[in-house]
Amino acid sequence: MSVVSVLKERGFVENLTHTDELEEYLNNNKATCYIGFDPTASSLHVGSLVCIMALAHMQRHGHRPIALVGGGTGLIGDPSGKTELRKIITQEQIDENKKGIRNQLSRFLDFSKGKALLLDNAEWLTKLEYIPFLRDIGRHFSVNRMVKAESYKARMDSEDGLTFIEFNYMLLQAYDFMQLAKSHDCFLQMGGSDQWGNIVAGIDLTRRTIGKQAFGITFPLITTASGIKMGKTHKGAVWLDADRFSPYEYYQFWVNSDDADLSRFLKLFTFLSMEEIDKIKNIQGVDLNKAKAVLAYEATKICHGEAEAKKALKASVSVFGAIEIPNDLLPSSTIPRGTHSSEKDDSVPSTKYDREIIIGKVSLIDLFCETGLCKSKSDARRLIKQGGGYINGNRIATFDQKITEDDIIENEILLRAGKKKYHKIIFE
RNA sequence: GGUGGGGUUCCCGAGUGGUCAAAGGGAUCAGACUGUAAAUCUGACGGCUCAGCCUUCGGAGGUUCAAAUCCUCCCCCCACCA
Repeated sequence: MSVVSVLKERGFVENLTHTDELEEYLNNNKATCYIGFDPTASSLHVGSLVCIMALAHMQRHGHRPIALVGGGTGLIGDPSGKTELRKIITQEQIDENKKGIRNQLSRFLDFSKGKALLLDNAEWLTKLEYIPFLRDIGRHFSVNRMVKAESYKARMDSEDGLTFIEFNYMLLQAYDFMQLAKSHDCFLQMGGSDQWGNIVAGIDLTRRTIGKQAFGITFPLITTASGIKMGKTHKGAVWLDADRFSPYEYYQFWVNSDDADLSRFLKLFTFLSMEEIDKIKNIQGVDLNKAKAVLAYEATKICHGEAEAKKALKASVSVFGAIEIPNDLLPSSTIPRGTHSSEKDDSVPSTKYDREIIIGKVSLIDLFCETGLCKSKSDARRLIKQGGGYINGNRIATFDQKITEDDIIENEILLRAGKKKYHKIIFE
C-alpha cells in the first residue's frame, strides 16, 4: 500500500497537490521529504506530533525524511494563521533548542546512515544578500497574490497588521524548499494546514528556478472532540521531553482523551493497524477505558520507550485502580495483557522529604504548593475549601490541618488534588 | 511627520473620581452525576499571616480625603492623511 494511501486512511491528509503525479512519484522513487520545525523551544510538544508521525510513516515506507529546523526563519517568525507578532529569538537560543529537538526526533526517526536528516536553514538563509535575493527570488512572487493568501488573512484582517519582515516569511520558506530540492533532491514538503500557502509558494519557486516538479501535503489541525486545539493541560503544553513532562503525565494525557477522539488518535498517534483500530468501534462505555490505556501505552512507548510506558501503566493502576487488558483488544499492541492490579509504584509524581521537617510542622496547604499540585497558597486553600483536597484518599476537612504521624502509611503520604492529580510524599 | 482612536486581571471585553480585586463571555479549577469520558447543574477563579490585610488596570510622576477613571511627560499599537 502506498504511503499516500496510508496517510490518507489514517487521517493525516488535509490537502495535497498533484494527486496522481505525487502518488506515482512516491511509488516509483525513494523520495526525500521535509517538514519544518520551529526552534522556539528546546522541546517539541504534541502539537508537532502529527508532523513527526507523518515523517515516521514516510521513513517506514522507505523514503527519507528531513526535519528542517528553522534556525534562519526562527529569526523572523512565521505569521501564518497567527494573530500576533511572534517573539524573535536569538541564534544562541536556537542552537540550544536544536539539540533538544534532534534528541526527541531520534525517538521517532532513525537518523543512522543518513536515513533521516536534521538540517538547519540558517545554513543557507543567513548567507543571503538582499539585492541578489530580490533579483533572483523576489521577482517570482506576486504581491497581489500574496496579499490574497489565506495564510496572511488573519493578520491582514486584524488591527495589528502584518510587518514587512513577516510578509517575507513566505519567500524564505519557499527558498528553503527550492534549496532542499536542489541540494537533497527533496521534492515533497509537508506541514500543518496553515502551511499550505508557504508550501505552494515553494513548489512554484522550485519549478520556476530549477524547473523541477515538487509536491506538497498538508495535515489537518488536530482538535479535540470539544473543538479545542489539542495538547493543553493544567500544566500548559504537553511536551515530548521527559524532564518537562514526565512519561506518567504523558500517559495520563492520552488516557484522558475524549471517547470521541479515541479511534482518530489511535490512527494518528500509534502504528497499530487500521484493521484493529476499526474494531474498537464496537466497544462501548467503560470498556473504552481499556482502549484508551492502549492508546496511552503505545503513545508513551513511541515517545519515551517501552520501559517507561510500562512504568506509567503501573503507576496509573496504582492510583486509579485495576484494569484488565483483554488479549483480543488491539492485539498488535505490546501492552502487557491480563489484569493489572493495584500495587505500590513510585512512578507517580513524588517528592522525598525528611520526617522531622514535616510532622506537626508543615500545613497541608504548604505541602500542596510545594509539590506543585497547587500554584499558590490561595489556590490550595480554595481547593481544600471546595472539597478537592485529599490525603491518602480521605477528603481534607480543614485547611489548617497539619501532618501527623498517623498520616504516614508505609513511609508515604498520597496527596490528591481534584479527581486526577496525584502526588506522593516519600519519607526516607 | 500630522490628525484621530486605543493600551484593563490567562484571552476577549465592560468600566470615565468613591458602592472596583474591577460587569459579561471564553478558558481554567473544584463539587455533584459518571467510566480517570462527554453533556449537564453548582461553586470558585490576584496574593497573603484570609470574615481582615496587601498589590494590580502600558510606564513614571502629580492633583485629591479618595484615581483604572482627572493632569503632565514617556513607551507601544491602530486608522486616516502626508
